[in-house]
Amino acid sequence: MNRSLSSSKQSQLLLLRLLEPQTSTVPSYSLLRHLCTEPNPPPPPPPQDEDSLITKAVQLLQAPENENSGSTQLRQLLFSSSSPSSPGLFRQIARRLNSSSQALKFFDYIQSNAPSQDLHSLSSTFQAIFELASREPNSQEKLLELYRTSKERNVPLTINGATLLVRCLGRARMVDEVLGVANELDSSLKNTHFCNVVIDVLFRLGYADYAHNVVDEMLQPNAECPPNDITGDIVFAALLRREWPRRTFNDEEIVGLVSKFGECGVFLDSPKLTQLITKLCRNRNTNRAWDVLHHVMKSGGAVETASCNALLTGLARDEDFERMNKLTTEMIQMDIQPNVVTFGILINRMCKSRRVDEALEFLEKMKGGSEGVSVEPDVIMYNTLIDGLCKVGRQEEGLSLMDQMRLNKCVPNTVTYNCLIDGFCKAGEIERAHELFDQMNKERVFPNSITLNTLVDGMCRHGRINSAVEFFNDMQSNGLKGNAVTYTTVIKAFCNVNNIDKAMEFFNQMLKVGCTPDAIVYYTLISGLSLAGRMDDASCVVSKLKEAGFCLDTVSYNNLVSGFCKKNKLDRAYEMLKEMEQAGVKPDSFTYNILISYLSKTGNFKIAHTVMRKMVKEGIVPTVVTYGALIHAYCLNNKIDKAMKIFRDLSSASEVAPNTVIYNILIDSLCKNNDVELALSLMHDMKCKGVRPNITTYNAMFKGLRDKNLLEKAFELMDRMVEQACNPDYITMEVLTEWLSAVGETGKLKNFVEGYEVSASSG
DNA sequence: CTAGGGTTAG
Repeated sequence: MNRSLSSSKQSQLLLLRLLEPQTSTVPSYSLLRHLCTEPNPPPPPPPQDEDSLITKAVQLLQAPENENSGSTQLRQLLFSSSSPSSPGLFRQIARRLNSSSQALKFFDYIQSNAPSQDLHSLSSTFQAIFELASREPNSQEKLLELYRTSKERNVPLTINGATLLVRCLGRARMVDEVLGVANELDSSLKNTHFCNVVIDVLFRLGYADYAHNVVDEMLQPNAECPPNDITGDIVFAALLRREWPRRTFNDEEIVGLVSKFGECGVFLDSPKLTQLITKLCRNRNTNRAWDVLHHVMKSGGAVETASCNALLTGLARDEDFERMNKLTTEMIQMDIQPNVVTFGILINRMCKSRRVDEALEFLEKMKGGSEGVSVEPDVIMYNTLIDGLCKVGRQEEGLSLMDQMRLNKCVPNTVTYNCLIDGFCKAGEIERAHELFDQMNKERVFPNSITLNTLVDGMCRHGRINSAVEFFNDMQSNGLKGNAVTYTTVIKAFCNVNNIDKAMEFFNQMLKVGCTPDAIVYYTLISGLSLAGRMDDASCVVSKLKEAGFCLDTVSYNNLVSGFCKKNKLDRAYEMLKEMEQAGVKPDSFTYNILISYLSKTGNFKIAHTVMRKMVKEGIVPTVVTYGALIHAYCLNNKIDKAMKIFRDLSSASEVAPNTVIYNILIDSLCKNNDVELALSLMHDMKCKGVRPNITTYNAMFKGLRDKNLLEKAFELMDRMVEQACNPDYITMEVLTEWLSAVGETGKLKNFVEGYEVSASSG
């Protein structure tokens, strides 16, 4: 008997512990574990004689027919003056009852029978009812119902009851009720734990503003519920979440909160600090990131390497070498060990700034431990350096570095090969690139789409479109699929050689194999088709682009406007302009220059000038290209005086300086109109103004001089060409060969050509 | 750490 009693008592105690609301974990609220670290204080254990009273009362209440025989006993037990009474007595009885409904009956019994209506006692009894209900099936509905009941009966909530309700209401997504509980709860009862739960629930429901209000209150000086570490955890975890359904927090708000929390002695933990710095740097707020990190450093918060690395990444992107150095020095001073990532960031920055030799030196120092810490370079670091070497045309050294990395037990991976393949492709050494490709396959380092695109692009850029296509097909049958970039590269290459049919064929192929085109694929085709004058096809692609849900951008509209102009379809061009306006795509200087060029070339100088005024009104300043278009058009329309007037006006005004193209237009035009003298004076003008002639300038001059047979002047220019290392093209050679042979000056021609051979071998 | 693609005008 004794034994069974004590064992039942043990199990009761165990049960009671399990039933404590703070220890019941709810799986959907992972933070609860955190929240439980500071629960509301548990009630003190009841005195021994009270315990038996509670047991007795529970027995009476649970007896099946207690109504008549038990009620007298019960009344005596609970309300006689000889009974011990403690404020938690009724709650403890209620807690041990079988169900919330039974407990509610008990509550009613007390409310109608107790001689004195002690509100606090009633509240705490109702808390027990909430606790029971929270562990029963359909707890949400029951709790909501009980909450309403408590309001009807004017029973104030206890702090634990309110906490329980807020969680439950949160799970039921009932924001108004959550706020109701928070407002209703007596403010003297509120504590930090309760506020944390409210904030957590509000954030989870997406009501960041409401949560923010609660946080603000907590951050007031002398607040009743000052924030603790858990508050910080909840708030910053929520603020740093990637996307917000209702609103996003801007960096300033977050940084403001960080410093306010800091004043209360609450700091972000290390991962969150790193996350915040990364976010700030990504938003180009490196200054603020710098301040945040240094603020934490100064206030004695913990700063780990990862946070410094995050800031270094931002500084590296800004090319802020000064602060990069400062930060690394600080790290060493503060005993924050740089790691392989830290050095990787530094080396990457040096390589990107084409300071590869410094980066290589740094690698050696790093290995030797003279940078404060000895760190073994990893594959990423070697790849960074190999890429750096390749990007400055030192791919052979990149290759040697790959050998060296092998010696250091670092295995090259796909990225290593991709960097080298790109290096050799850019250098035009396509064969070597292919060899590397074969080598990687042999080593079972598998190529990826970057490898494919690099090689395809390399071949296309070096005029080997057919090989590129063949390679692409081979890869596809080997299971390496092309992506939108691969197709863009090939389509572009075919457009460049004016093979529009092939370009379209690849576009159709990509649709067929299920590779979804992105906007750039469409833009590429529109550009290619417009340039080729295939405006019907271009319009067809535009429709497809729109069907796919993309929009045209300014560049594409410009291509189309230009295409329609070239086909003399001014109405279609204007249609495009109208569409641009409707779509809110702003015309830029290209748009206006295209129009001005077309209008003036077709003799519509008046309208061209109207467009130019509109351009200025829209805040786009006419450039040298705009004036070039007008000058060109006046020349084409045999109004060289007008063209020369614009040129002189330009020369006297300082904003727009004539460039080589302007001079070329005029020189070409003057030569063709038998005014070689004026053309020559323009050549002289160029020399004075420091505008370099190019092969087009010389070709125009040679033709003009040939027509007037001005040999001496031609020889002068030939010498200047050699001097300036301006290479002749086939036009130059054709004109000079014909002319100089006819006048018996082949020797001069020979010297001219040899001049280049000499300067080529010596340079 | 690697490619990334369409840039239109005289």
